Formats: sequence, structure tokens, C-alpha cells
Amino acid sequence: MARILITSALPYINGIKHLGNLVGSQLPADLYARYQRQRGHEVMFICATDEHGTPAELAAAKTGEDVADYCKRMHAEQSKLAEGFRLSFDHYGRSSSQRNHQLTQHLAEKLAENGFIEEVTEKQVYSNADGRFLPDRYIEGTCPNCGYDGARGDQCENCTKQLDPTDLIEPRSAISGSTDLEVRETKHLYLKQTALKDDIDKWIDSQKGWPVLTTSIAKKWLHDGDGLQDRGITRDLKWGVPVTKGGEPWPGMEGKVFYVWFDAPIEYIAATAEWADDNGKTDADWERWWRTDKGADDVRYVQFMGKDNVPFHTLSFPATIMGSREPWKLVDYIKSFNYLNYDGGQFSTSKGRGVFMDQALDILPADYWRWWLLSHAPENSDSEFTWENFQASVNKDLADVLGNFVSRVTKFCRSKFTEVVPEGGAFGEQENALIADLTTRIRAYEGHMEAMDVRKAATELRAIWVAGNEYLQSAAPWSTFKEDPEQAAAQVRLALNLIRVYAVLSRPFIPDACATLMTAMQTADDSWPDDVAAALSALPTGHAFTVPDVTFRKISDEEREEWEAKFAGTRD
RNA sequence: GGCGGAGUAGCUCAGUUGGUUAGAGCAGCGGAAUCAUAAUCCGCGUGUCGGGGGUUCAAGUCCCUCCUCCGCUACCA
Repeated sequence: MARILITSALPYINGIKHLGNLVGSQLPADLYARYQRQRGHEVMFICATDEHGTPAELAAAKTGEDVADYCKRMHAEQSKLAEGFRLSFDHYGRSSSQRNHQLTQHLAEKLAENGFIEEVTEKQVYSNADGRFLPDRYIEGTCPNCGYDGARGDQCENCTKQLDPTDLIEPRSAISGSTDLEVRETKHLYLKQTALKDDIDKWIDSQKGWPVLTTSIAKKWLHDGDGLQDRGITRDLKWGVPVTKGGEPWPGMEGKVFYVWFDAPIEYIAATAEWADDNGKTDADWERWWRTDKGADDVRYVQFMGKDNVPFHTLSFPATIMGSREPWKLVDYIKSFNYLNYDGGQFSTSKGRGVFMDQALDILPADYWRWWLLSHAPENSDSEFTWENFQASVNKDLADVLGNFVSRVTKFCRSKFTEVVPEGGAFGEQENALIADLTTRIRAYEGHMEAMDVRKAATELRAIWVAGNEYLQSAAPWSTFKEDPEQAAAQVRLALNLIRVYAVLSRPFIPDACATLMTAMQTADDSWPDDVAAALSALPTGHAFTVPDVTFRKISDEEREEWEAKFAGTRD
């Protein structure tokens, strides 16, 4: 039995996530976690909300809430949605937890002790009206290059020229619109990534089989231009992890907090500690996942994320870990995803474009979304959600191929025999051929799941469902029943057993439907079909079952059109 | 501008280190079956593999060049 640590990129606290966010990290991570658990491995699946930073402060200000209250409320909401999508986190933490405060502060001190922290004095724009420093993107003004009046302090969206906030003509705060801005000096801590560049480079080089997307992004940051740069890890904000040293404010950094990207990945570790705290466990219980000196040596650590997160997970976070000179577990495999687009454009949280997690669950059960999203996961390139494709895929795969298989088998048995696995007859050539075919396919499915080839796994699973229909079609128990009821009984017996096997195999993708099928088959035997022939006689002659309700209903054209129209604009 | 990804059948996409007549699902057409959610199964694809040039006995697969789309570009996270 292996031990597998799985983390999904932390969703930002600022609002409900859309389906693109979901499919880029949490959902495939859940698929993998569920699969590995089913195969008998010990899994720790961690996620958390990423709660610090300017956007959280601004979102709270907008609703008039205290930022801590806002985050608490949004965390509860995101937790509820995670449950709704059946994301099987062992712990869904919060980056604002005390555990994360302590660990973040601890690691910063270690980095300083080891000479990887540097104090840098820099100039930044301060808004008197807002009473805060403004990140470059929160300053707007007229572009000196093209004259566009909506240029941001980091770049002009119109002419794409990179800017410095001081380049802007008539700069104003993007928050309040105030032009009462001034440049002030401020000191920040920098993580000396330059000093760790070679170590990181070597580490990346030593990784085998990582997705091209992951390594190409890492390499680019390492080698492009002047190479990897040092990075500021503190900010002039109130909401965040206070910058401390030895429990006291860090001299010269009073009133500052760590940069959200510094503390967010550390929350992977802290959230595991939160898990221990919440479940009456000891420090040793979580440390055995994270400390290679305390039992984490044999842990395989896999991270899931969208491509925008890759630099932080391949460079900054490893730099933090390596620079601490403490034996924390480094990631073993980074599975990254491209973007899911929405009907010809991008999903956008800020613009409210696309389908959001809460809306999705309002209109259909989680399994529909899980199946479509996973079977169309943007692994090799960006992929696209359209309502037409969604309707066609879900109706065909789930309702027609899988759902109808269950329906035709159980109803046929009920009408010709009873709601009991029928006895008589024996497996022959056709059955053996099916078993051989399924064995090949199930082994391939296992390989794809192990390799986190999500789309390929979905394709293979679907083929496994199709194999059942093919068998039924050629065995034709409705015909054999007329001449040889015993043979029909054997055929139906196999088909009924196939339902249980499907419920076991499909559970990582569509857990709710599989639970329903297990209930209908009145079995708790969820053993993996290592031996397909044996698995197809798990439900013995005389075993009672019930005919389930329609497993997956179809999406009608009217519904599709309604949803298409409803989600054509932007939310709120 | 720089960097990265992508451009393969009407649609969504597979195509390992270059190697037999370029594949799958959906849609479409024809047929079989009638147990089933009008659900299934079988058969049917001559597509300039974005354009052009090159390397090679052989290129969707390598090199050059051009075009288009997307992302990133380090103080949003």
C-alpha cells in the first residue's frame, strides 16, 4: 500500500468559482484521490481557501463586512459547494488559520537564518484617499504610449506596452478613482530566489515524466531574460499573516503582512495540521505526510493546478522549502491544466461570464458536471464548453450508454424472471470473450488513472460501458429466452453483475450514481475487479436486487435552449 | 516585443522516440434488433493533418519561414 499526498490549488476566497476553475484543479485531484483510495492506498487529499490579499479586502469592503467575517462566510459557501460536487477532501482548510500563520512565520525566519531573505527599499504608490498602498494593477491612467485612458499601472491593455505606475498620465486609484496619490518609500522582504536558482533548476531537471506544460513554464521562468528573479514576499496590507520574528514584529516590517503567494502554498502543509487538530490527531499524524525525517519518505506527493499556478509551485514554493533547510516534503509530480473556455470566450470571475459552481448544481446533479468536465479536461490544450456539446455528451454517455444499460438489464430480468439474480445455464464462448475484452480495458483504465490521463481514462471507461451493450446485443437474452431460458438466465446473471462492476469502476467519476447503483443491486461489495471473471460472479444466484429509477435523465432541447439563454450574459 | 501552447473529418478531440492504406466519440446516411430512458448494436470517412520551403528511403510527427487563435510576461491571485 502506497501513501499518496494530493493537493489541489487553493481557490481564491473572492467569490464563487466557475467550472473552469473546478476542472483545472479540484475536480481532477478528486478523481485521482478517489481512485487511489479505492485501490487501497492511504490518501491525504488537501485543499483550502486562499484568503489573503488585496482582492479579499476589496470584496469585503464592497459588502461592508469585516474582511475576516467575509472570508469566514465565503469559506462556508465554498465548502458547501465542494460538498455539492462531492469533492472528497480529507480537509478543506483556510489559509488564514493559526496553523498557517505559525508555519508561514516559522519558514520566513528559517529562510532569514539561512541567508535567503533580503530587505529591499522600494518606491510604491500610496493613495491618501484609500489609506493604502496600491498594487500596480490598481492604478489607472492614460497610457503614455497610445493615449488609452484605461491603462493600468502594470500594462496598457490597449497597446500591451508594459508600464510602470509612474509612467501613467493623470494616474488615479482604481479603487476610489482618487487622484490624490503619492510615491512613498516602503521596505519589503525579498526571497532570494536567485541564490536557489541552480538548486531549483537541477531539481526540475531531475523530474521525469512531468507534463510539458509544467516543465516548459518552469524553465521559462528560470532561464528567460535575466533568469529567475528575487521576489518580494511582504505587502503593506492589514489582512494577512503578520511579519514577525521570534513572536515579535519583524524589525522594520511593523504592520506588514506576508504576500499571499508566500503563505498560500504553505497552507497545504498547515491545512494538514488543521486536519489533525480537527480530528483529534497528534502532530506526528500530520508530520508523517510532510516531514521526510518523520515518516514522509515514502509519500508520493502530487499537486493539481491550472497553468497560471505553475510558476509558484515549481519555483517560489520549492524555493521556500529548499531555503528553509528543513526536511519538508517536496512535490513529486505536478499535474497542470490548460483553460476551459466558455462558448467562444473565456470563463471570467470578474466579468461573471460562464457557469458558476452554485448555478451548475442548481440545474443538474454533480455527476453530470463531473462527467462532462473530466471527460473534456483541458489537458493538452485549452478546451471549450458549449451547451450543445454538454447536452450531447451527457445524454449519450450517461443516459444512453450507461443508464440505459442498467435499465434494460434490470427490467428484462424482472419481467422474465424475478428481481433476483437468476440461476441456470453457464458461461460460454461469448462470455469468455467479454471477460477477456473487459480485462484488457480495465487494465488500460487503471493505467490511465494511475498516469492521471483524465480524458483517456474517461474514454476507456466509456468503452467499458459500451462493451456491456455490445455483449447484450449479440447475446440477445430476449431471443435466447424463447428457446433456452437457462442460457438467458446465465446471460442476465452476467449482465446484472456487470452493473456492480460498473458502479465500482465509475465511482471516481460519478460517485452519486454509483452509490445509487450499489443500493439498487443491494450489495456493499465494492471490491476492485482485479479478476474480472470472479468479479462477474460476485452477485450469486438468488441475490435480490431492485430496479433503480432512471439513473440519468436526459437533457431536453428546451432545457438546453433555456440554459443557453440564461447563461448568455453575465451574472448579476 | 519576448516566451509558451495550439491550428488534424461538420463538431469535440487522439495521434508514443519520424515508418504499413491518418484514428475515436458525436452529428449524418444505411441496416439489424425490439430487453430498454425512441434507449442499443453493426456498416459507411478521398480530411490540401494552417500555408510555403527543407532534411530523409520515409514527416501530422524533425528544421526554417509565414499566417491565425490563446495564454503568460514576475506588485491580481
